[in-house]
Amino acid sequence: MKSKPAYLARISDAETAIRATGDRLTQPRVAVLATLLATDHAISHLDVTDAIAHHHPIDRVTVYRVLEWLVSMGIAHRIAGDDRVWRFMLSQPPMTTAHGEAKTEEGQKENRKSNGNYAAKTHHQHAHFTCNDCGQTFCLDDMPPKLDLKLPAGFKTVDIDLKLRGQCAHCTART
Amino acid sequence: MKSKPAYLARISDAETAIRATGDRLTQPRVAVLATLLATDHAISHLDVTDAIAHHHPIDRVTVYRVLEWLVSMGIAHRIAGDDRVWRFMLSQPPMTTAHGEAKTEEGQKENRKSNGNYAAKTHHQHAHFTCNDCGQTFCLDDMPPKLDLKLPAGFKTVDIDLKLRGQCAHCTART
DNA sequence: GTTGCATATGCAATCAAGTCGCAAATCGTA
DNA sequence: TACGATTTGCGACTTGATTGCATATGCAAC
Repeated sequence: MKSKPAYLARISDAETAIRATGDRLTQPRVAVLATLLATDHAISHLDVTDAIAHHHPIDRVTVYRVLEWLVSMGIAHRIAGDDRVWRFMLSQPPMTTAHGEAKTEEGQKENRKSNGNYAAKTHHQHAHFTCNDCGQTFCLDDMPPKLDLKLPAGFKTVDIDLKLRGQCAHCTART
Repeated sequence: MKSKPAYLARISDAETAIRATGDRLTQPRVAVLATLLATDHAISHLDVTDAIAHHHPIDRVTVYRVLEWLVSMGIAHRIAGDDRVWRFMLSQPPMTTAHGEAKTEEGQKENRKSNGNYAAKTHHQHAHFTCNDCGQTFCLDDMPPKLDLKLPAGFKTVDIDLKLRGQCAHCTART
Protein backbone atom coordinates (compact mmCIF):
# COMPACT_ATOMS: atom_id res chain seq x y z
CA MET A 1 0.00 0.00 0.00
CA LYS A 2 2.60 2.50 1.09
CA SER A 3 5.25 1.65 -1.48
CA LYS A 4 7.70 4.45 -0.81
CA PRO A 5 7.53 5.91 2.67
CA ALA A 6 6.93 9.61 2.23
CA TYR A 7 8.39 10.47 5.59
CA LEU A 8 11.94 9.68 4.50
CA ALA A 9 12.09 12.98 2.64
CA ARG A 10 11.40 14.88 5.85
CA ILE A 11 14.04 13.29 8.02
CA SER A 12 16.53 16.09 8.02
CA ASP A 13 13.80 18.60 8.82
CA ALA A 14 12.75 16.41 11.68
CA GLU A 15 16.30 16.16 12.97
CA THR A 16 16.68 19.90 12.94
CA ALA A 17 13.48 20.41 14.87
CA ILE A 18 14.33 17.76 17.44
CA ARG A 19 17.81 19.10 18.01
CA ALA A 20 16.22 22.47 18.65
CA THR A 21 14.37 21.10 21.63
CA GLY A 22 17.60 20.33 23.42
CA ASP A 23 16.43 16.81 24.15
CA ARG A 24 17.94 13.67 22.73
CA LEU A 25 17.94 12.98 19.06
CA THR A 26 16.77 9.41 18.64
CA GLN A 27 15.69 7.33 15.69
CA PRO A 28 12.09 6.89 16.83
CA ARG A 29 11.68 10.60 17.43
CA VAL A 30 13.03 11.43 14.03
CA ALA A 31 10.85 8.86 12.33
CA VAL A 32 7.68 9.95 14.11
CA LEU A 33 8.22 13.63 13.55
CA ALA A 34 9.20 13.08 9.93
CA THR A 35 5.95 11.20 9.49
CA LEU A 36 3.98 14.09 10.90
CA LEU A 37 5.90 16.49 8.71
CA ALA A 38 5.04 14.44 5.67
CA THR A 39 1.28 14.56 6.17
CA ASP A 40 -1.22 17.36 5.92
CA HIS A 41 -3.88 15.90 8.14
CA ALA A 42 -4.19 14.52 11.63
CA ILE A 43 -3.12 10.90 12.02
CA SER A 44 -3.47 8.34 14.74
CA HIS A 45 -0.65 6.60 16.58
CA LEU A 46 -1.51 3.55 14.50
CA ASP A 47 -1.10 5.47 11.27
CA VAL A 48 2.28 6.62 12.47
CA THR A 49 3.32 3.15 13.53
CA ASP A 50 2.28 1.67 10.20
CA ALA A 51 3.99 4.33 8.16
CA ILE A 52 7.26 3.81 9.97
CA ALA A 53 7.12 0.07 10.52
CA HIS A 54 7.18 -0.31 6.79
CA HIS A 55 10.68 0.98 6.73
CA HIS A 56 11.99 -0.20 10.04
CA PRO A 57 10.29 -1.73 13.06
CA ILE A 58 9.09 0.46 15.88
CA ASP A 59 7.22 -0.39 19.03
CA ARG A 60 3.75 1.05 19.41
CA VAL A 61 4.45 2.08 22.98
CA THR A 62 7.40 4.06 21.76
CA VAL A 63 5.17 5.80 19.24
CA TYR A 64 2.75 6.70 22.01
CA ARG A 65 5.56 8.10 24.06
CA VAL A 66 7.21 10.03 21.27
CA LEU A 67 3.89 11.52 20.26
CA GLU A 68 3.27 12.56 23.83
CA TRP A 69 6.74 14.05 23.96
CA LEU A 70 6.12 16.02 20.79
CA VAL A 71 2.94 17.41 22.32
CA SER A 72 4.74 18.34 25.53
CA MET A 73 7.35 20.13 23.42
CA GLY A 74 4.64 22.07 21.67
CA ILE A 75 5.66 20.65 18.33
CA ALA A 76 2.47 18.68 17.85
CA HIS A 77 -1.02 18.74 19.27
CA ARG A 78 -3.61 16.07 19.76
CA ILE A 79 -7.17 15.98 18.57
CA ALA A 80 -9.92 13.84 20.05
CA GLY A 81 -11.64 11.96 17.25
CA ASP A 82 -15.24 10.82 17.13
CA ASP A 83 -14.00 7.26 17.39
CA ARG A 84 -12.30 7.98 20.70
CA VAL A 85 -8.90 7.77 19.11
CA TRP A 86 -6.34 10.49 19.49
CA ARG A 87 -4.98 11.97 16.34
CA PHE A 88 -1.90 14.10 16.06
CA MET A 89 -0.60 16.79 13.84
CA LEU A 90 1.98 19.53 13.91
CA SER A 91 1.11 22.63 15.86
CA GLN A 92 2.02 24.79 12.93
CA PRO A 93 -0.03 23.25 10.17
CA PRO A 94 2.44 21.61 7.83
CA MET A 95 0.70 23.16 4.85
CA THR A 96 2.78 26.19 5.59
CA THR A 97 6.00 24.26 5.93
CA ALA A 98 5.52 21.16 3.85
CA HIS A 99 6.60 22.78 0.63
CA GLY A 100 8.82 25.37 2.18
CA GLU A 101 11.33 25.37 4.92
CA ALA A 102 11.28 23.40 8.11
CA LYS A 103 10.47 25.00 11.40
CA THR A 104 13.20 27.14 12.81
CA GLU A 105 14.75 26.65 16.18
CA GLU A 106 13.26 29.89 17.40
CA GLY A 107 9.83 28.74 16.44
CA GLN A 108 10.22 25.56 18.37
CA LYS A 109 11.53 27.20 21.45
CA GLU A 110 8.70 29.64 21.45
CA ASN A 111 6.22 26.85 21.13
CA ARG A 112 7.89 25.02 23.90
CA LYS A 113 7.80 27.92 26.25
CA SER A 114 4.19 28.69 25.72
CA ASN A 115 3.20 25.11 26.17
CA GLY A 116 4.13 23.69 29.54
CA ASN A 117 1.16 25.03 31.46
CA TYR A 118 -0.97 27.15 29.26
CA ALA A 119 -3.82 27.50 31.69
CA ALA A 120 -3.30 31.19 32.28
CA LYS A 121 -4.46 33.98 30.02
CA THR A 122 -4.21 32.75 26.51
CA HIS A 123 -7.29 31.51 24.80
CA HIS A 124 -5.92 28.51 23.04
CA GLN A 125 -8.01 27.96 19.98
CA HIS A 126 -8.09 25.17 17.45
CA ALA A 127 -10.32 24.45 14.51
CA HIS A 128 -10.44 21.09 12.80
CA PHE A 129 -12.40 19.68 9.94
CA THR A 130 -13.21 15.98 9.66
CA CYS A 131 -14.46 14.61 6.38
CA ASN A 132 -17.44 12.30 6.73
CA ASP A 133 -16.44 10.50 3.54
CA CYS A 134 -12.73 9.85 3.75
CA GLY A 135 -12.46 10.30 7.50
CA GLN A 136 -9.44 12.57 7.31
CA THR A 137 -9.06 15.40 9.78
CA PHE A 138 -7.60 18.71 8.69
CA CYS A 139 -6.41 21.62 10.70
CA LEU A 140 -8.06 24.95 10.00
CA ASP A 141 -5.94 27.05 12.28
CA ASP A 142 -4.90 29.19 9.37
CA MET A 143 -8.29 30.80 9.34
CA PRO A 144 -9.36 31.32 12.90
CA PRO A 145 -13.10 31.89 12.96
CA LYS A 146 -14.43 34.82 14.86
CA LEU A 147 -16.56 33.64 17.67
CA ASP A 148 -19.31 35.78 19.04
CA LEU A 149 -20.27 33.85 22.08
CA LYS A 150 -21.46 34.81 25.48
CA LEU A 151 -21.20 32.31 28.26
CA PRO A 152 -23.44 32.07 31.30
CA ALA A 153 -22.24 34.28 34.12
CA GLY A 154 -19.19 33.00 35.95
CA PHE A 155 -17.91 30.76 33.20
CA LYS A 156 -14.32 31.39 32.19
CA THR A 157 -13.01 29.97 28.97
CA VAL A 158 -9.40 28.96 28.59
CA ASP A 159 -9.44 26.78 25.59
CA ILE A 160 -11.58 26.52 22.50
CA ASP A 161 -11.93 23.58 20.17
CA LEU A 162 -14.00 23.92 17.06
CA LYS A 163 -14.74 20.74 15.23
CA LEU A 164 -16.43 20.75 11.86
CA ARG A 165 -17.68 17.74 10.00
CA GLY A 166 -18.69 17.58 6.39
CA GLN A 167 -17.13 16.90 3.06
CA CYS A 168 -13.58 17.86 2.25
CA ALA A 169 -12.51 19.48 -1.00
CA HIS A 170 -11.14 16.26 -2.36
CA CYS A 171 -14.30 14.26 -1.71
CA THR A 172 -16.51 17.08 -2.94
CA ALA A 173 -14.66 17.08 -6.24
CA ARG A 174 -15.10 13.36 -6.57
CA THR A 175 -18.90 13.46 -6.36
CA MET B 1 -23.26 9.03 48.02
CA LYS B 2 -26.44 9.29 46.06
CA SER B 3 -28.80 8.87 48.97
CA LYS B 4 -32.05 9.49 47.17
CA PRO B 5 -31.98 8.76 43.46
CA ALA B 6 -32.97 11.97 41.77
CA TYR B 7 -34.09 10.22 38.65
CA LEU B 8 -37.14 8.71 40.32
CA ALA B 9 -38.91 12.04 40.11
CA ARG B 10 -38.56 12.03 36.34
CA ILE B 11 -39.91 8.58 35.63
CA SER B 12 -43.30 9.59 34.35
CA ASP B 13 -41.73 12.21 32.09
CA ALA B 14 -39.44 9.54 30.76
CA GLU B 15 -42.31 7.16 30.14
CA THR B 16 -44.18 9.78 28.20
CA ALA B 17 -41.21 10.51 26.02
CA ILE B 18 -40.48 6.87 25.35
CA ARG B 19 -44.06 6.08 24.49
CA ALA B 20 -43.90 8.91 21.99
CA THR B 21 -41.18 7.14 20.06
CA GLY B 22 -43.49 4.23 19.26
CA ASP B 23 -40.89 1.77 20.46
CA ARG B 24 -41.19 -0.44 23.48
CA LEU B 25 -41.52 0.94 26.92
CA THR B 26 -39.08 -0.95 29.08
CA GLN B 27 -37.74 -0.49 32.58
CA PRO B 28 -34.14 0.12 31.52
CA ARG B 29 -35.18 2.73 28.98
CA VAL B 30 -37.30 4.53 31.51
CA ALA B 31 -34.58 4.46 34.12
CA VAL B 32 -31.87 5.69 31.76
CA LEU B 33 -33.95 8.47 30.29
CA ALA B 34 -35.18 9.53 33.69
CA THR B 35 -31.56 9.77 34.80
CA LEU B 36 -30.73 12.01 31.87
CA LEU B 37 -33.78 14.11 32.58
CA ALA B 38 -32.66 14.57 36.15
CA THR B 39 -29.26 15.99 35.33
CA ASP B 40 -28.14 19.26 33.80
CA HIS B 41 -24.79 18.16 32.46
CA ALA B 42 -23.40 15.44 30.25
CA ILE B 43 -22.88 12.12 32.00
CA SER B 44 -21.08 8.94 31.10
CA HIS B 45 -22.63 5.51 30.78
CA LEU B 46 -20.98 4.71 34.08
CA ASP B 47 -22.65 7.65 35.76
CA VAL B 48 -25.95 6.42 34.43
CA THR B 49 -25.31 2.87 35.54
CA ASP B 50 -24.32 3.96 39.02
CA ALA B 51 -27.27 6.26 39.42
CA ILE B 52 -29.69 3.53 38.49
CA ALA B 53 -27.98 0.54 40.04
CA HIS B 54 -28.46 2.19 43.38
CA HIS B 55 -32.15 1.68 43.04
CA HIS B 56 -32.32 -1.49 41.02
CA PRO B 57 -29.68 -3.50 39.19
CA ILE B 58 -29.04 -2.84 35.53
CA ASP B 59 -26.48 -4.31 33.18
CA ARG B 60 -23.90 -1.96 31.81
CA VAL B 61 -24.34 -3.33 28.30
CA THR B 62 -28.01 -2.48 28.52
CA VAL B 63 -27.11 1.03 29.50
CA TYR B 64 -24.85 1.30 26.47
CA ARG B 65 -27.60 0.06 24.23
CA VAL B 66 -30.31 2.24 25.68
CA LEU B 67 -28.09 5.27 25.43
CA GLU B 68 -27.38 4.42 21.83
CA TRP B 69 -31.08 3.99 21.21
CA LEU B 70 -31.84 7.36 22.74
CA VAL B 71 -29.30 8.93 20.42
CA SER B 72 -30.76 7.19 17.40
CA MET B 73 -34.18 8.50 18.43
CA GLY B 74 -32.82 12.00 18.60
CA ILE B 75 -33.69 12.27 22.27
CA ALA B 76 -30.12 12.41 23.44
CA HIS B 77 -26.78 13.19 21.91
CA ARG B 78 -23.29 12.02 22.68
CA ILE B 79 -20.22 14.06 23.36
CA ALA B 80 -16.67 12.81 22.97
CA GLY B 81 -14.76 13.70 26.11
CA ASP B 82 -11.07 14.41 26.42
CA ASP B 83 -10.72 11.17 28.34
CA ARG B 84 -12.08 9.15 25.43
CA VAL B 85 -15.28 8.48 27.27
CA TRP B 86 -18.65 9.15 25.73
CA ARG B 87 -20.95 11.38 27.63
CA PHE B 88 -24.62 11.82 27.00
CA MET B 89 -27.22 14.43 27.53
CA LEU B 90 -30.64 15.31 26.25
CA SER B 91 -30.79 16.98 22.89
CA GLN B 92 -32.97 19.70 24.28
CA PRO B 93 -30.96 20.84 27.26
CA PRO B 94 -32.90 19.86 30.35
CA MET B 95 -32.31 23.26 31.92
CA THR B 96 -35.29 24.34 29.94
CA THR B 97 -37.39 21.48 31.17
CA ALA B 98 -35.92 20.44 34.46
CA HIS B 99 -37.83 22.92 36.51
CA GLY B 100 -40.69 23.23 34.15
CA GLU B 101 -42.68 20.80 32.20
CA ALA B 102 -41.49 17.61 30.62
CA LYS B 103 -40.92 17.33 26.93
CA THR B 104 -44.08 17.00 24.96
CA GLU B 105 -44.75 14.16 22.61
CA GLU B 106 -44.71 16.57 19.74
CA GLY B 107 -41.27 17.70 20.69
CA GLN B 108 -39.98 14.19 20.67
CA LYS B 109 -41.51 13.32 17.37
CA GLU B 110 -40.01 16.37 15.84
CA ASN B 111 -36.61 15.42 17.16
CA ARG B 112 -36.96 11.97 15.85
CA LYS B 113 -37.89 13.09 12.41
CA SER B 114 -35.01 15.46 12.06
CA ASN B 115 -32.57 12.90 13.28
CA GLY B 116 -32.53 9.69 11.27
CA ASN B 117 -30.17 10.91 8.63
CA TYR B 118 -29.38 14.52 9.13
CA ALA B 119 -26.64 14.68 6.57
CA ALA B 120 -28.52 16.95 4.27
CA LYS B 121 -28.93 20.67 4.63
CA THR B 122 -29.09 21.47 8.30
CA HIS B 123 -26.02 22.70 10.03
CA HIS B 124 -26.21 20.77 13.22
CA GLN B 125 -24.47 22.78 15.85
CA HIS B 126 -23.53 22.01 19.39
CA ALA B 127 -21.58 23.90 21.98
CA HIS B 128 -20.28 22.31 25.14
CA PHE B 129 -18.33 23.57 28.06
CA THR B 130 -16.10 21.32 30.15
CA CYS B 131 -14.83 22.53 33.48
CA ASN B 132 -11.15 21.87 34.05
CA ASP B 133 -11.72 21.79 37.80
CA CYS B 134 -14.79 19.68 38.40
CA GLY B 135 -14.76 17.92 35.06
CA GLN B 136 -18.43 18.44 34.35
CA THR B 137 -19.59 19.09 30.83
CA PHE B 138 -22.44 21.50 30.16
CA CYS B 139 -24.44 22.11 27.07
CA LEU B 140 -24.41 25.68 25.79
CA ASP B 141 -26.87 25.19 23.00
CA ASP B 142 -29.10 27.83 24.48
CA MET B 143 -26.73 30.47 23.27
CA PRO B 144 -25.54 29.49 19.84
CA PRO B 145 -22.41 31.45 19.06
CA LYS B 146 -22.21 33.25 15.79
CA LEU B 147 -19.44 31.83 13.73
CA ASP B 148 -17.69 33.84 11.12
CA LEU B 149 -15.64 31.26 9.41
CA LYS B 150 -14.57 30.67 5.88
CA LEU B 151 -13.40 27.27 4.86
CA PRO B 152 -10.92 26.40 2.15
CA ALA B 153 -12.60 26.11 -1.23
CA GLY B 154 -14.59 22.93 -1.72
CA PHE B 155 -15.13 22.17 1.92
CA LYS B 156 -18.76 21.71 2.93
CA THR B 157 -19.73 21.78 6.53
CA VAL B 158 -22.61 19.75 7.84
CA ASP B 159 -22.01 19.65 11.51
CA ILE B 160 -20.35 21.94 14.00
CA ASP B 161 -19.08 21.07 17.43
CA LEU B 162 -17.73 23.75 19.65
CA LYS B 163 -15.94 22.61 22.73
CA LEU B 164 -14.88 25.06 25.39
CA ARG B 165 -12.75 24.32 28.38
CA GLY B 166 -12.24 26.49 31.40
CA GLN B 167 -13.80 27.07 34.75
CA CYS B 168 -17.51 26.74 35.35
CA ALA B 169 -19.56 29.21 37.36
CA HIS B 170 -19.63 26.95 40.37
CA CYS B 171 -15.89 26.42 40.50
CA THR B 172 -15.21 30.09 39.81
CA ALA B 173 -17.33 31.04 42.79
CA ARG B 174 -15.44 28.64 44.99
CA THR B 175 -12.04 30.19 44.35
C1' DG C 1 -56.78 -13.40 30.37
C1' DT C 2 -53.74 -16.13 27.65
C1' DT C 3 -50.65 -16.98 23.86
C1' DG C 4 -47.17 -16.03 20.39
C1' DC C 5 -43.57 -13.57 18.63
C1' DA C 6 -40.63 -9.87 17.80
C1' DT C 7 -37.62 -7.25 20.49
C1' DA C 8 -34.74 -6.09 24.60
C1' DT C 9 -32.03 -7.62 28.26
C1' DG C 10 -28.31 -9.96 30.82
C1' DC C 11 -24.16 -12.37 30.86
C1' DA C 12 -19.76 -13.81 29.35
C1' DA C 13 -16.38 -13.36 26.20
C1' DT C 14 -13.86 -10.30 23.33
C1' DC C 15 -11.73 -6.10 21.27
C1' DA C 16 -8.85 -2.15 21.09
C1' DA C 17 -6.63 2.10 22.69
C1' DG C 18 -3.80 3.44 25.90
C1' DT C 19 -0.67 2.81 30.19
C1' DC C 20 2.83 0.78 33.43
C1' DG C 21 7.11 -1.48 35.08
C1' DC C 22 11.39 -2.98 34.15
C1' DA C 23 15.48 -4.73 31.83
C1' DA C 24 18.27 -3.71 27.84
C1' DA C 25 19.85 -0.47 24.39
C1' DT C 26 21.19 4.16 23.03
C1' DC C 27 22.65 9.01 23.10
C1' DG C 28 25.64 12.70 24.46
C1' DT C 29 29.36 13.86 27.26
C1' DA C 30 33.39 13.64 30.18
C1' DT D 1 36.29 5.21 24.74
C1' DA D 2 33.59 4.60 28.70
C1' DC D 3 30.07 6.22 31.84
C1' DG D 4 25.50 7.68 33.38
C1' DA D 5 21.17 9.38 32.30
C1' DT D 6 17.58 8.88 29.21
C1' DT D 7 14.83 6.04 25.81
C1' DT D 8 13.29 2.08 23.91
C1' DG D 9 11.15 -2.45 23.59
C1' DC D 10 8.52 -5.94 25.54
C1' DG D 11 4.98 -8.00 28.23
C1' DA D 12 1.39 -7.51 31.22
C1' DC D 13 -2.42 -4.87 32.41
C1' DT D 14 -6.44 -1.44 32.55
C1' DT D 15 -10.65 0.13 30.98
C1' DG D 16 -14.33 1.77 27.88
C1' DA D 17 -16.89 -0.22 24.54
C1' DT D 18 -18.75 -4.14 21.46
C1' DT D 19 -20.49 -8.75 20.10
C1' DG D 20 -23.00 -13.28 20.32
C1' DC D 21 -26.36 -15.80 22.17
C1' DA D 22 -29.70 -17.70 25.36
C1' DT D 23 -33.36 -15.91 28.24
C1' DA D 24 -36.84 -12.67 29.58
C1' DT D 25 -40.19 -9.15 28.50
C1' DG D 26 -43.55 -6.04 26.23
C1' DC D 27 -47.26 -5.78 23.34
C1' DA D 28 -50.84 -7.19 20.37
C1' DA D 29 -53.82 -10.64 18.57
C1' DC D 30 -56.84 -13.97 19.92
